[in-house]
Amino acid sequence: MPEQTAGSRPTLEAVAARAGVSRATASRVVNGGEGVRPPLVDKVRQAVEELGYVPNHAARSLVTRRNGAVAVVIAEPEMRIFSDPFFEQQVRGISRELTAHDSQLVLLWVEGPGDHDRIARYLGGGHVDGALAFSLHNDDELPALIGRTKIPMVFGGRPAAGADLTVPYVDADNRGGAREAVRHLVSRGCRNIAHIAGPRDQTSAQDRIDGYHDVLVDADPDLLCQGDFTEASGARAMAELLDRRPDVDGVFVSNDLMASGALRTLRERGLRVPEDVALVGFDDMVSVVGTTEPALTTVRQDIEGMGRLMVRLLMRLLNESGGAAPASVITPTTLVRRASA
Amino acid sequence: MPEQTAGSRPTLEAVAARAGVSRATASRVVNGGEGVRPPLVDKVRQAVEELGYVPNHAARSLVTRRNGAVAVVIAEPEMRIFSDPFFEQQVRGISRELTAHDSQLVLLWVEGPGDHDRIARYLGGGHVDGALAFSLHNDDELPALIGRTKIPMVFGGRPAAGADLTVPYVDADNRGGAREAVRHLVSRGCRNIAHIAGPRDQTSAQDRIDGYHDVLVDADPDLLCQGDFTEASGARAMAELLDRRPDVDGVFVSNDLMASGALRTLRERGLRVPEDVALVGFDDMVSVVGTTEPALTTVRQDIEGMGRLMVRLLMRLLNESGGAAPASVITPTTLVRRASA
DNA sequence: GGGCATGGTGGGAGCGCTCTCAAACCGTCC
DNA sequence: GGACGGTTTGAGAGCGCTCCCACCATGCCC
Repeated sequence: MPEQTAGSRPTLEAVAARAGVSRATASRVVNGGEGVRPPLVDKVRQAVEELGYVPNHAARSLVTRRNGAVAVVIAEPEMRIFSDPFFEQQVRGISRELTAHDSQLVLLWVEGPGDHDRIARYLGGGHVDGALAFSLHNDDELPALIGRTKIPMVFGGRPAAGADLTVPYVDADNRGGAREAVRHLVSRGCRNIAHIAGPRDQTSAQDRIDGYHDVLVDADPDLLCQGDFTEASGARAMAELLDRRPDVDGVFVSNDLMASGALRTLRERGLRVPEDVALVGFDDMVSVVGTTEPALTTVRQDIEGMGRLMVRLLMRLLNESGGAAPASVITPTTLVRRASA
Repeated sequence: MPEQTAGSRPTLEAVAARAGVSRATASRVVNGGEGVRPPLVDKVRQAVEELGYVPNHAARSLVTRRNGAVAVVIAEPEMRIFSDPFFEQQVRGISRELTAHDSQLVLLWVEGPGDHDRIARYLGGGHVDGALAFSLHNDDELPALIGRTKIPMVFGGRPAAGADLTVPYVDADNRGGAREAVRHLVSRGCRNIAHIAGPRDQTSAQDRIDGYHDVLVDADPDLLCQGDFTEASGARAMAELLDRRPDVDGVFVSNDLMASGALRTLRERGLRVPEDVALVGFDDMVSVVGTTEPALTTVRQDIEGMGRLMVRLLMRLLNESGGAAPASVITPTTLVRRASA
């Protein structure tokens, strides 16, 4: 463990002395200045300025019993997901909102089941005020693990059934977005609308499938094709689909990456988009959406906003510690119409 | 800012009472047990166990003046680099080593120049013991910014000339690795060896160019082609190269991603690798190297190890606060021979 | 057998801050 | 003019921990 970081920094005591007030008053000013008369506020502020005073975090934590830090728990297998712009955006939102709340982001990297003990100890050890985690796979033990530490937490993404339901989460309206996408294809006049789905062990993918079925109750099972959210799987799925049902004229694809793969297959097969086959994606990921030809119609979700929301929910959880757990939030999605459908 | 994280946790006082010793002795045991007789050590350990005691970090920080946290500063434009497996691996290494040192990773996300103030204040505010930053572009102001805060820090990657030279860094032996790659092409009998370079404002790319020139002192300038580390730029550069000098028979590419692009172009032009053109990449990135056809010969650098090294260097810096700054470390690279050269 | 190192232990101060509580102050009203 | 209510202010008590230092057993030597 490291050592002292700098020469002795000025204490509140010093500020108070310089401003000619008591430590208590100085403290009040530093923490907002409520109930202190303006002239004194100014004096203290000036002293702070002159001395370059910065509050000692540890001392403050010690008495307030809060430490102004939130853990973002990332499981090793999901780390690859940093390559996923989705995750990046979410972390960005979290980071921004945390900054706004004067809290810091402590990255907790879970190396695998063998690492669970360490994580639980850390989380339970009162180093952070709360935790943010992502529930990506149904078989993920992480949520349960964190749940056991009894630390306030919020999930990103709806946890699979079976997970602790008292833990609030933030998720996009995957099902509603899917419905809107499919309805859009219907309204365009598409008759045989297929769905290229994401991995079924992810609730988001499953919800999108459900949304598809909400609109197309009796859809031919042949029109449902499985992908794994990668571009290649989208291309493959599209080919499969075309082989099974050459008459498909509309496809709702579970994410943009797969949609771009599907687009590639369609192009290779000489099919026009949207004339022969209309395509709707999901995510509205700039890196994909901006580059496809034709531009991709897709369902947008505010990923960064979801990240921010996770933090807000956690903060609420922390501040109303006694009260009931805040409700989860489902953020709306919007259909962004471009050229592909 | 958040609130108390759990019900009152046991204090050292409680542990001491239960073990029938003084708080001082309990503290000694918790911190290693030096100079405490075995029977007492056992008693205290047992009390810790039974009570589920976890030291209060804030209280400890308050007196030790260390806070067991290290900032990893990531500039917004570089964040995209999380999609770069390079960065991911480096952060992984950092995370692991930090864990080994009982320190936590505080992620500091710099949103742009407007954010510099906040970062400087945070870094200077004694919240973390030190900082780790990446110096990726010559024009990056971040290193200078952190430097001004006088906080102990270590760079990942050699900073551009002009940066604070007293700050130690960890970098791969880019120049040496490049030399080895080019020499390998020479020994294979290649006569016209080209280089597809990375962005010149990155020292790593420049160093690789220099290594190329070390071996091929009088290389035809036409044999040097500029890329930007993306797959597409590699493909484009290879095409350009082929147009300018159809007689190239060997290419050293500044990273694997560009090499895979170059490979694509070569395939499209009907050229055999390595028979017609031999190819050597840089990085040994699994995701690329494993998928190319033929398998890519490349220069490996131990990226995760570099991350760990950054942490070790920082720890040394922190522990020998008085002494001279530790020297920077250049980690060796190794040529991994596969099929492409 | 008393003096003296030696290593083990406990007492207690204090890290820098917040927060309670009582004192001091002000203006107002009877 | 004094009592009273309300607002500011300051004194002081900790928060939980580490670490200095005095203390106390030992064991050893002369």
